[in-house]
Amino acid sequence: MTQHVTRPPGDVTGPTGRIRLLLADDQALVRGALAALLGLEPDLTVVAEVDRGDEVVDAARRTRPDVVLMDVDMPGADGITATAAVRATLPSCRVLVVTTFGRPGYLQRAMAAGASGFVVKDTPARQLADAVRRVHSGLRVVDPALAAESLAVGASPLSARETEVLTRSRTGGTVADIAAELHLSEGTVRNHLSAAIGKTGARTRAEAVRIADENGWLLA
Amino acid sequence: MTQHVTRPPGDVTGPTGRIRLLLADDQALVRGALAALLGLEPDLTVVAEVDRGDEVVDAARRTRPDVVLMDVDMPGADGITATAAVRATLPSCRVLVVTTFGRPGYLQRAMAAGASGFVVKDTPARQLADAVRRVHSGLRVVDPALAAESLAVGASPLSARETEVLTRSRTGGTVADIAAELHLSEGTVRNHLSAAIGKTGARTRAEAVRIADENGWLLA
DNA sequence: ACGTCGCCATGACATCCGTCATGGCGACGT
DNA sequence: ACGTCGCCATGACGGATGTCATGGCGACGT
Repeated sequence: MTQHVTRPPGDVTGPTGRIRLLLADDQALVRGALAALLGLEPDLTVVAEVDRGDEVVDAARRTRPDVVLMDVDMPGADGITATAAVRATLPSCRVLVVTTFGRPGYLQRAMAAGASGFVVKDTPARQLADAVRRVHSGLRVVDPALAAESLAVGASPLSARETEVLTRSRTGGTVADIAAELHLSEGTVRNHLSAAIGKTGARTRAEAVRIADENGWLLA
Repeated sequence: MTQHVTRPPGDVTGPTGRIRLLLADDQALVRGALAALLGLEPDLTVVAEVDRGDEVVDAARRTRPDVVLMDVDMPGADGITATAAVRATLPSCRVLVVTTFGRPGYLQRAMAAGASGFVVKDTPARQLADAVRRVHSGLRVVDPALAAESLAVGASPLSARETEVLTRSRTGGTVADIAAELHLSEGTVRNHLSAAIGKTGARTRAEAVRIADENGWLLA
């Protein structure tokens, strides 16, 4: 009896009016849980799920979703590049990035890649469906606090080489290791590291790595 | 049967037969999503949710759950210590740890703290309800692959001081910083770090931090 | 054409770091 | 009582690291 949900008029049988969703997240449990959560909404329907970044475009081409819920940390390809790929091949498909870490650099790069929204997994569950609806209707959805922090931090001050060198040093390798990987002189590597340390305001290489990582300035 | 549960065999109305759940996870979105997922099961009911480790015991004392779904990474207190606290105050309450990272040390410490199960968020969503039921019935639920890796890696070879020093160096501070924080001599800190580097098989301090972190040997 | 900037490189210097030997202290198990 | 082990400390040594000055190269905008 109560199953008769009040739905926009004109839609009696088919899923015509439903917003079609694609979930991209590498953790099967949260993916399934999000599907269950969003499946409770009468105007939403999950049409596909993937666990790798490089499978998003294929799945989207097959199932034609209206909105993609995109995680950032995924194998195959990170959510930022996957977002760019989706926007390039399916311009009518919106992307809502849902990520664990509210790194300012993630937000900046996601919006630059064409995402329509950016929410962190700290947000209340009931707001997610509304965020999906707003994104689908053409609006942009951005966490206000994160947007402010993103503006305050600004873009990455690191050059391409500096970020690359700093990213490699994340695994704990020595200068000689990095120089060998990048086919550079050891002195050059030390110079780039010194510049990165100065720009980040750090006093150690490890500290520079941490700061850059927290700001989302490092690559995958 | 050893179970002295005095429950009416054919109850149809009240929630008497339902397994009462408490969700502990700092990410509101996945918490709500898990609640939606588990709420679909007719024999499960979520009676409380918390987002901090130091609120689990209070909530459990009020709502008397049968099973606690416990995340590891939480503010206030990590899931391991929260598990120990729950087991100490409410022995009849089982704990199922649900974590993002399948670190061997996490599994070992969780089981030592009295957890009845340990699953990673990579597992399929449909298996979660079964895991809850098994834990509730007194069985242990452990990811087989993770259990094997945990046995292969073994316990942490680091002493208490070594793990403490290594944990502090995670933020990228210098030897002088760590020595000041711990009221130690710089030489002593270097000795502990050297020992930690040797035991982990690393060749750098940063590498030792990474290895120990991946194995779950570091503190919160 | 010129200045600016990023990138690569070299060399030198002060400092920090990792290693080792050595010794003292207390806790623990046999 | 003795040996073992963890913990703290000191001192010394070689190597790694961070900083700086200097220079050359190509791309870019004015």
